Amino acid sequence: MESDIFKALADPTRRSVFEKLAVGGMNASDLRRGMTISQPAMSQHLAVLRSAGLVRERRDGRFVNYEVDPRGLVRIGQWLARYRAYWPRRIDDLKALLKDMDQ
Amino acid sequence: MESDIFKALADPTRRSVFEKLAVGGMNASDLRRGMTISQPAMSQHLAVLRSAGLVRERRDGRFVNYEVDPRGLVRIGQWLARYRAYWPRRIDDLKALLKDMDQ
DNA sequence: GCATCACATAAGTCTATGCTTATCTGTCGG
DNA sequence: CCGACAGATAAGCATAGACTTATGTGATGC
Repeated sequence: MESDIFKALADPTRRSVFEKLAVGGMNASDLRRGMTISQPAMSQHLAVLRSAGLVRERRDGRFVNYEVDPRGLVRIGQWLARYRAYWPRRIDDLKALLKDMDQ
Repeated sequence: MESDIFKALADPTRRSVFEKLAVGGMNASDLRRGMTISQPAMSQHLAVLRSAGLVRERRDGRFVNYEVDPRGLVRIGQWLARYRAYWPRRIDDLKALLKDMDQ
């Protein structure tokens, strides 16, 4: 099931953590900088992202470096691909849809 | 934010409702066929999918016909596109990743 | 008009989840 | 060794979310 992935991304804090990691891998303490979030909370969020396959870790001494795991993104891509029949075929249709969306 | 979309898709019941609608638009009663789910529960799920922009409704007398709203899918596509840097560039890399994923 | 149908909404319950504080594990520098 | 640090885990709490039963709303057919 894709529940774990969508659940993981349903939380805004986790999405911004993921976004930070997309810029570049970093450890949990660095991730906390600029975010009002406790250390255990960050650790728990990272565990959720990891078990959803969105993020992976590389131990480095007493640090743990986190980075985006492409497999999570690919899983979303696969899910999305199942509904490509509903994707606007022509670029003009897509543009019209996007214009319609942001207002 | 994308919270509403990911929250909507985080529920397995809602994902299978969405999947049914992807095959073809239908009303709430038809959607219930084959699913062990009460009428109010279905109504509530459809409301969540609708306010996430994943589904739209067309009234038809006392029936309400639901169908996939492409705008929700496009929103996910836009979110995913932000991380295309992590998408495997070559088809062989993608294949290797997919093979790695399903075991 | 009125019973019925399709669906929405209200209100209550129970579980999941995100947070907290406290504590544990493991690594590093001196 | 040991104190400090990076991070994980435990336990408790408060809110969110998915369900239930009951009821409301509007369209339909007789």
